[in-house]
Amino acid sequence: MKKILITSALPYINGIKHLGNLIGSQLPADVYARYMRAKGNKVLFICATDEHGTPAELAAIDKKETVENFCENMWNTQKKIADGFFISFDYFGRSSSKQNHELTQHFASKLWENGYLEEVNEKQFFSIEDNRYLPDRYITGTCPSCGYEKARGDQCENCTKQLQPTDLIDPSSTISGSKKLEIRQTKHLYLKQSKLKKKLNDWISKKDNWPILTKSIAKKWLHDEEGLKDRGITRDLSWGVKVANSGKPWKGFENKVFYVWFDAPIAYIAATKEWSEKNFNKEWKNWWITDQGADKVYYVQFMAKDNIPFHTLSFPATIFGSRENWKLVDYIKGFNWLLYEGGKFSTSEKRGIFMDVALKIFPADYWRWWLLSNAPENSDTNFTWDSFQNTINKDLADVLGNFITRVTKFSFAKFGSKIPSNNVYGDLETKTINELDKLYERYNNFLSKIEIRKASQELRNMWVVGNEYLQKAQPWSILKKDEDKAKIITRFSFHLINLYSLISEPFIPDTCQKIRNHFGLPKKSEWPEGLKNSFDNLTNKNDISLPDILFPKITDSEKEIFQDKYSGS
RNA sequence: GGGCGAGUAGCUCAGUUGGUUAGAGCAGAGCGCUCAUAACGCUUUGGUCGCAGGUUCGAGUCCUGCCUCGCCUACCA
Repeated sequence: MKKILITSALPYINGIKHLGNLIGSQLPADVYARYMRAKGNKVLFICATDEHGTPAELAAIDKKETVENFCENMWNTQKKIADGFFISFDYFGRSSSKQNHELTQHFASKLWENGYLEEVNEKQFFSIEDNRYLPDRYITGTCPSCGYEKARGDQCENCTKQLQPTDLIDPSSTISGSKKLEIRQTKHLYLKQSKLKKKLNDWISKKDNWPILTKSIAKKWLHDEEGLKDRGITRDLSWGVKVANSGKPWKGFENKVFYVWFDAPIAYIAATKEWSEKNFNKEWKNWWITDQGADKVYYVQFMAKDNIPFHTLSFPATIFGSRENWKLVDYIKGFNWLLYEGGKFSTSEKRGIFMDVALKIFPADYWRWWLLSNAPENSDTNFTWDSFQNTINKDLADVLGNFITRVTKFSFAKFGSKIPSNNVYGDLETKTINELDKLYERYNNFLSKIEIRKASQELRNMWVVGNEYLQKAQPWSILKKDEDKAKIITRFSFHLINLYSLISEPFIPDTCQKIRNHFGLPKKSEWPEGLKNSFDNLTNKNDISLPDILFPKITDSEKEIFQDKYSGS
């Protein structure tokens, strides 16, 4: 038994996330967590909302709520939606928790003590009408390079040129449109990542097995141009973790908070602490402090590619700089983007499928299956309604669902509501198990390496074996001359269904549970150690009820309606 | 501009350290079955492996150049 710590990137609080966010971290993390748990490992799966920063404040203003209330409500919403997708978090915390405030301040104090922070004076735009400092991207103006009138302060979207906000001609606040902007002098704390460059490089260089995507992004940032840059970790905002040193306000930083990117990763630790305190245990240290047991923990992070620099560099720099025994990540699984019908998901243009809508129109397992079997592991992946309809109807409805229906209806009609007890299996059953065992080994191998797409293919191949078996065994014609043999075939088919309901659980947990309920199978699911010895683990008491169709097909007209409805404004 | 990745069947992709006739799923065609959500099974048609050179007994795989596409480039999280 191993101890496995799993975190999925913190979803930002400013709204409901879309399918791309889901497949970029929470969903694959959930597959891994479920698999590792089923294998008998001790798993701790942690996530939290990322609540600080300008977008959160603006979203609250937009909803005419206080930012505290807004975050509270949105945390509830996001939690509920994650539950709706059967994401099996052990704890879903908040980056605004008391624990995170304390830990963030703790880390900052240590970094200061060890000389990894410095105070830097800089100039920043302040909007008088908005009464706030504006991040670069919240300033709009004319691009000095191409003349595009809606260039942002960080970059011109039209000509892709990198900009400073002061480069813009006729700048205005993106928030209010106000042109009453002034440049003010302000002071910020910088994390001196550059001093830790060698340490980070040595650490990353040893991670031979990390995905190319993860390593190449980290290396790029380390070695690009002048190398790893220092990074401002405070902001002129009110909502966030107050800048403090050893519990006392930091002189000159009374009206500032830490930058979300500083406090968000620390929230992995803080959320574990929340979990610990809610459960009245002190276990969080066993997961996070290496000389208190965490050295035996295998820690895996899941995230989309935008998050990779912060998890490979900034957060490890924070940990290294603290000179304390915090657990570092062992493996980072990064994902590319999910596209929607060839373009980007867009919150503002209402383009694409958002998690709440998704749950309203199709069951969670439909989405889980499509997203996981098409996970953007090697490149950006395109969601299309055609593909979704085709994949669900074929894989879930035809291959798996229909297999279950044909076995169940046959058995129910011929032998009543009990699974036949005859279990003297012959050559065909042996061959079938051997065939499945080969696929199963591959399946397990892919799951342990977190190769989600490939794992899903092997799982599907195992479903196909069920149909192949039935076709060869033909219980419907055997029944006419040898009822006993027909019962054996039927029982073996139920055995396969039982098997499927165990091993498919990481991908389609809801359906697996439904299957087990209908066929009187025990709730507790154990991951078979190999299939050759598990010919039959059904009891003679299994009472079946006829399930409704497990996977109703997606019709052409449904597809067309949704295609049209979510194509954007 | 720089960096990374990709280009393989109509579509989506797999191809381990270079090794016989390049694979899967979907889509197409034919046959079979009738338990089943007109579902399933079997067979089968599709490929100058982006282009041009090179190394090698042998290249989808290695090297060079080129073309096309995607992503990243630090204040969006």
